[in-house]
Amino acid sequence: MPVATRRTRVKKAEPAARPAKAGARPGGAARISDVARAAGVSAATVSRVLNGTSQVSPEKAARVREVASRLGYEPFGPARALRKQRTKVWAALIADIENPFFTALVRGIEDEAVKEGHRLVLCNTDEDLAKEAAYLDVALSERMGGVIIAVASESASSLDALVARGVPLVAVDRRPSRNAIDSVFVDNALGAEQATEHLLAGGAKRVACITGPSRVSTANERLAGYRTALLRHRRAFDATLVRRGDFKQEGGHQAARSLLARRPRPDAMFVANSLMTLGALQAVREAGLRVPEDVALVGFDDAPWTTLTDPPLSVVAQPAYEVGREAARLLATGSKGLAPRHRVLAPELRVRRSSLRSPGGSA
Amino acid sequence: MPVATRRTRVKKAEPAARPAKAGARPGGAARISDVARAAGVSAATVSRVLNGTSQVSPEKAARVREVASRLGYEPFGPARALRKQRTKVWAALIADIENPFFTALVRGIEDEAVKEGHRLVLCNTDEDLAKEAAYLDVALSERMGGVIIAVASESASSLDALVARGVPLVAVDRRPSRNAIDSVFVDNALGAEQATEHLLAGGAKRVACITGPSRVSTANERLAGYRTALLRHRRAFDATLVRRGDFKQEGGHQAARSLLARRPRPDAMFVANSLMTLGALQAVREAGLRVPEDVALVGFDDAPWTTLTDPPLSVVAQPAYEVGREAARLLATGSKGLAPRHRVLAPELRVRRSSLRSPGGSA
DNA sequence: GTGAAAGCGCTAACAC
DNA sequence: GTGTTAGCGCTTTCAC
Repeated sequence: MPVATRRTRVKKAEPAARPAKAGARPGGAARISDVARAAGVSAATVSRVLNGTSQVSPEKAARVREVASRLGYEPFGPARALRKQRTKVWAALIADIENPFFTALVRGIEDEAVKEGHRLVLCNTDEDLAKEAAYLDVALSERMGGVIIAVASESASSLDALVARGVPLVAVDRRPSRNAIDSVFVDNALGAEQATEHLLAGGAKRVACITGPSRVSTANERLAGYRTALLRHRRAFDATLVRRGDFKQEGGHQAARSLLARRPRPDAMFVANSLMTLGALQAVREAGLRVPEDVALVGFDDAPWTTLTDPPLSVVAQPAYEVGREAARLLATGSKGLAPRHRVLAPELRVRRSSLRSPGGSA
Repeated sequence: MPVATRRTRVKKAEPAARPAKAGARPGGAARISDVARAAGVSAATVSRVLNGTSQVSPEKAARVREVASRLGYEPFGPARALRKQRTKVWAALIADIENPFFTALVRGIEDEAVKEGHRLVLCNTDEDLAKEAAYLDVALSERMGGVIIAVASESASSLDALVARGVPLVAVDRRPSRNAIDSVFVDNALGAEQATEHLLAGGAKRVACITGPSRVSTANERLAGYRTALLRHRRAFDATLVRRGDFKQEGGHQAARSLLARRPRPDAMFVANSLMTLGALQAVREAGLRVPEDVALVGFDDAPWTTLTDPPLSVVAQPAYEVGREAARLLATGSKGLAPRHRVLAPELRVRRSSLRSPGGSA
C-alpha cells in the first residue's frame, strides 16, 4: 500500500482518519473537495468562486454555489489560516468586563469591526498580568488579524512578541511602556484636573483622591491631574488624602472607608473610576454621612446608573464608544511601517447633585 | 536530498514564501522545524517534548526546551487545529455585554474554564439574530473546543450545525428550541411569581409587568410567573398592564412611560431585567412620581448599583456566577452521547425600599 | 478559465 | 526512544 509501486510515492494512500468515500463523513462537515467533486470541478475552482479570487465561468460558479450551500459547506478556519498565516478575527483584550467603560468601548470597536468584515472576540484580562499574557499568547498563536488592548500594566512587555510577529496592534485607554504602537487615549489628566477644580471651586477644603493601581497609566494620570488642580489653587498636596484602589467597587469602598476615618475628615472626594465611585458612595452612606453636604463626590466615567443614584453623580464622562471606534479604524487602516499614530480624545465634566454643596457653591 | 532524481516528485522544491535558509524569517515566528534543527532532533521529538505526548530522553528534552524558549517558539494554533480538528479555546456567546447579569455569568464560566486549562473568548450577539449566526459560524469554522450560548432567540436553529459537527455546546439562561443539549437555567417563572406575589401582598391594586421580547424564553417565563401570581390572588390578567421591552435601559424607560400614561395608573411594576428597571425608575422620576409611594417596583437581577439607587431596589437575584460556573463544568465533562443534562438554579427575592409602600405593607 | 500539485506547521502512525 | 513520513483542508502558483 503506502510507498507502493516502487520509486514513486503514492499520494493519498488510505486516508486513515476518514471514510475515504465521498460525501457526508461522521463529523458532518463537508470539505472543499467534497464540494468540488459534487460540482464536477476542482477544489481550486471552488476556492476561486467562494473567495472571488479570479474569474470563473458563470455556470460553474452557480453550480459551485448551489452545491456548497446544499452541502452546508463552511470553510475550515484553521486550514485557511494555516495557508494564509492570518485570521480575519480580531481580539479585544480588556481589563474588566464588568466596568461599563470597557463595555461601551467594546461596542465601539465591534460596530466598526463588523463594518470592516471582521469578527471580534473579547478577552477579559481581569487586571491580571498572567491572564493578559495568556490571552496575548492566544492572539499570537492564532495569528489574530488584529488586537486591541487596554494593558493591565504599563510594564507588560509581552506586546513585543506580537509586534515582532507582525500582528496589527492598537493600544486603548491605557498607555503601554512601548509607545511605538498606534493608540487611542483619553486626556485623563485633564479630566481629573477639571473634576478637582470643580470640587475646589465649590468650596471643598480637603479634597481626597481615590485612584487606581500604580501599574496602570490612567490611574497615575488622573492622580497627576488632581495634583495639578491643587497646585493651581495653591493647596499643598497631602499624601494622606490619597488612596489607591483596584478599580473595582470593593476597592473604592475600602479606600473611602479609610479616608473617612481620617481626621480631619475629607469634605470632598475625586474617585477615578465608576465602579470605585459606587463603592465610595456606599461607604459614605454607611458612615452615616450625606452626599454632598458632608462629602462632595465626583466620579469618573458616565455609567448608565449615574443619574439614578442618590444623589445623582457628578462625573468626568469619557467618550468610551468613540475610543473603541477610533481604535478599530486605526486597526483597519493599518500602520504600514509608518510612524505610530496617536489619538487623544477629550473627557467632559458633567455636574450633578453629588458635588453641589449649595446652590452655586461657596468658599 | 529527498528521493530526488527523476520519476519521483521532488519534495521541498523551492519553498516559495520563505527564505529557505534556517533561522529567523521576516515574520520572526519560529517553526517547530526551526527548533528541531537547532536542537539537533526531529520535529516529532520537539512535539513530543512540548506536548508531553511520550517519553523523550532527559538530555534531549532539556535541549529542546532550552532552544524553544531561546527562539521564542510558539506553536502555531491553526496548524495544530488543522491536525487535531479542534481548538482548546472556548467561546461564550452572550446577548448583551452591557448587562451585569451576563458579565457575572461570564466570570463564572471563565474561572472554571481557566481551571480546565481552556481560554475563553466572548462574543457579544447584541440580541441580534444575524450577529449570533455570524458568531456561531466563527465557532464552527474555527472548531472551537466548546461553546456556551445564551440564545438570542428560541427559534434559532443554527445550533444544529454545531451539534452536527460535534462541537460541545451548553445553553445558558435562555432556552433554545432544541432541547436536546446540556443546559443551565434559572427558574424564571418562580422568580417572577415571587416578585409579583410580594407586590400584591404589599397591597398593590394594579401590578404592571415589563418583560422582554417574545422570542426570548426568559421574557416569556417571567411573564408566565407574573400571571401565576395574579391567578393565585384571583386577579384578572389585564394585557393593558403588560409591556414588552428590549431588555435594555431605553426599552424599560419607554415601556414604563407608556404604562404611566395608562388610566388608572398602575401602582406597582414588576420589571423583568436590571437594565430595564433602571429605565423604569428613570421614567417614574421624570413623571414626578415617587417610588415606592406612587409606584412600587421590583426588578430582576441584582446589579452592583441596586443598593445605591434612590430608593434601593427590590430585585429577584439570579445566581449568575453559578450559572456560568455550572455551564462550564458541563462543558468540561462533556455529554458523551448521554442524555442531555439540565440544571435549574433558584432565584431569590431581595426586598429593599422600592417595593415597601409602608412599614409592613398594607392591603 | 481551469485543474494539478505543492505546501502552510503541526501531530500521529509506523518503522527501527 | 527517535526519526521518517503522510496528511489535516485550504489557497495559490504554474502550466495549459
